Amino acid sequence: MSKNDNISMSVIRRLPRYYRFLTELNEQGVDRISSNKLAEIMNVTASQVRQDLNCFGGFGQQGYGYSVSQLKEEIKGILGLNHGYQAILLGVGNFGSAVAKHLDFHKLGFELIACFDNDSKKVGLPVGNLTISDESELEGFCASHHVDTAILCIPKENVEAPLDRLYRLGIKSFWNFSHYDISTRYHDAVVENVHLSDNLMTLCYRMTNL
Amino acid sequence: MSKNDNISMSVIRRLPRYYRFLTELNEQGVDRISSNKLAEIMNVTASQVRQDLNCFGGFGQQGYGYSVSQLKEEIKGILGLNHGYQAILLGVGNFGSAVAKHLDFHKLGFELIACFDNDSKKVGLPVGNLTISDESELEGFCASHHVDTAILCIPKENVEAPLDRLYRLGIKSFWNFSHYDISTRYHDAVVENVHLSDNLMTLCYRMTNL
DNA sequence: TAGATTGTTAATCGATTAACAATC
DNA sequence: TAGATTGTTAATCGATTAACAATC
Repeated sequence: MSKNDNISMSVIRRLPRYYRFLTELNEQGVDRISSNKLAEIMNVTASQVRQDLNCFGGFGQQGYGYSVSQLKEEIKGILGLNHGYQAILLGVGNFGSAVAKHLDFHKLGFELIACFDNDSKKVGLPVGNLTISDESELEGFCASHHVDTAILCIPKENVEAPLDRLYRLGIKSFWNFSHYDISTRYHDAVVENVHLSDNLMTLCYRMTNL
Repeated sequence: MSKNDNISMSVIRRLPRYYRFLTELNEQGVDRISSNKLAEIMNVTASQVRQDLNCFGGFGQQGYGYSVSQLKEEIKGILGLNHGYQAILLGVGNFGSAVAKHLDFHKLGFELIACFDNDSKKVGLPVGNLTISDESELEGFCASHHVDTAILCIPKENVEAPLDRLYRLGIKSFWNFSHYDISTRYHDAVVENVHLSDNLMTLCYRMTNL
């Protein structure tokens, strides 16, 4: 991670895609690839591939191209996927439980270590191989466990109170499925938002204005 | 929708957010707002607000600002949220069922009219107020129902076959939760991708490279 | 009318693409 | 060495911001 200062978000958001394609090529047994060929597969320009990769270092070799497995590992390191950041999830509704059960956190740089809900009927029930805890136990849990990230799967209206508690507990990294605007409240928080309904409205726009 | 030719995707992807904020302001009983105030609330520049809105028409009034309710309705129309596009969902796993149950399709311009799965153990079970159909009934269903959009909640490996069938049935609009690259296969398809794992990896990057 | 605020043009900034010299 | 392909600089393109004249 030599020269990774002020990399633009445009580049950062492309990294996971590079990682996916390289992982696949690697599994297919491809061991070298040129920026041209990779660009073709990914439907982008070769220029962009080379520019993007060069933000992080000279991983290629002139006249040869890039080693697939090496490049894949480099990007894995750049993304920080071996960190195993400790995550907790709040709000075990439809989406919360789908996120908890479906995603392979380990491959994505995280470990899901607890799920919380404020509905006493849900407390004690299983989600995947975890058991739902009561939201009131948040402080106790964080006293005995290191928590890096909170995944918020609760509706906008109910976010503020638990968010404030999480922030006070020192948690400043959020994967946010709600429409609550975390960054506006806490400027130093790292937030990735998943706005499914915005995405679906965009599809609606594009269908309507073809 | 007067001058909506080649609006950039940057602008389009901001529309749902304007719509959300305006809906909220409207519910709060605010009836007029200036680009300055709206920009402040939304944490963007007033210039951007005015530029964005003016892609679609002059909705404001000099010296006064914008009528909240009118602007909200304009954007609703621009997004096409009253169309009620007929959607079907394929793959009723963790995510598929969360999407089917959790989202308020009606408010987002769609109606979810059927869910399909290829797992015979799931066929016949309820999801929300629908019943899971067998994927083999796709053609029959589409013969008797108009379908605008398919929501794909199936893993990458299993997408291609049903995608080809859907395309042959005339469906060219997709909300894609898989990593399968639909646009590369069908250039005329309208596709919105939800790549949760890419999003989580981006969070990982940002935590790692603070 | 005077004040406010838009609509729109012009200036800036950033991101993408093209080109090519460096080099394996 | 000759051919290929990178790393990197320069050119282009697009998006954002600033400025201000138009106008309610």
